[in-house]
Amino acid sequence: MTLDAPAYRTTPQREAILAVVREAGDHPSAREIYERVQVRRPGIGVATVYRTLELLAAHGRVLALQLGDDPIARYDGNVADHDHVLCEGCGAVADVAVPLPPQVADAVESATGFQVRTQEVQFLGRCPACRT
Amino acid sequence: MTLDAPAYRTTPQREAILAVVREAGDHPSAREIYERVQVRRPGIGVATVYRTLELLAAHGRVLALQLGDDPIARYDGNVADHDHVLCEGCGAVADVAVPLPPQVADAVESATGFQVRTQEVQFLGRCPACRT
DNA sequence: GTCCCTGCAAAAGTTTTGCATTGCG
DNA sequence: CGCAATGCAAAACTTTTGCAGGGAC
Repeated sequence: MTLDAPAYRTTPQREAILAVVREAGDHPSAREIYERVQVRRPGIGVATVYRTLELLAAHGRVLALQLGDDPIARYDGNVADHDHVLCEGCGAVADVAVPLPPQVADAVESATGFQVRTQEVQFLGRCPACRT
Repeated sequence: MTLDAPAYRTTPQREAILAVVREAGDHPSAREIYERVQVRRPGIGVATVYRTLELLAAHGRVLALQLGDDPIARYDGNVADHDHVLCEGCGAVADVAVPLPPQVADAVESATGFQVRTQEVQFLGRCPACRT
């Protein structure tokens, strides 16, 4: 049993969408992904993009994110464990790895009774260009 | 000069909305706040609720939150510095304080060049009732 | 009287859903 | 061939905006 075999049907649309997310340097929204994928496969529908992103996220091929106060979902092709830094000036987003010590999750568990599976940190500040 | 004087006009609608958010034990959405505030002040409009929540959040009277993958904004009357634990089973949310050591922000700054102003941690797991 | 606030309604934007057709496996 | 996936369009929601009326100061 291979670990990386997709448990879903592979189609040209899905491959194109996954490629777009993986090649994106920023953290594109569904609409941005929809627009970019038109270059590869003109005619692809918005619904397909949304359904595929949900599928890929459920299978851990991409990360679905809500960044800051922005209500729009964003997607990240980097599925390694990492966190995000947001610029309050221009909206830029950078990936950053912040390995919290396991004691932090332990403290949360004993304080709340929740069993913690994972965590994500979001930092808010100003990017180099916006520090004036 | 008092520090806690509101820099905006106090109206019955705004007082009612702030009271609803403060008394809420959960983390209600704008629609839920709209529904709950009808009990106090029937006839209040949705737009007023949205505008007031934005105002209160801008003045630090309430916290605006995006929790997990949920695109809907939620509001928290607890404005003390704290984080959140989300139940992946039932959607329950609990407040929890996780004071990260300042070295963490320093590490992010040197890794990304961003100047970090604040941060929020979200933990994902299962609440006591959903641990089966 | 002036200006801000409110409520209503419409608009804007994101995401979901229904359905006939297509095409992967 | 069977059935899941697609594309289109409409629907469902959340949130924002325009505007006339009303109230606070």
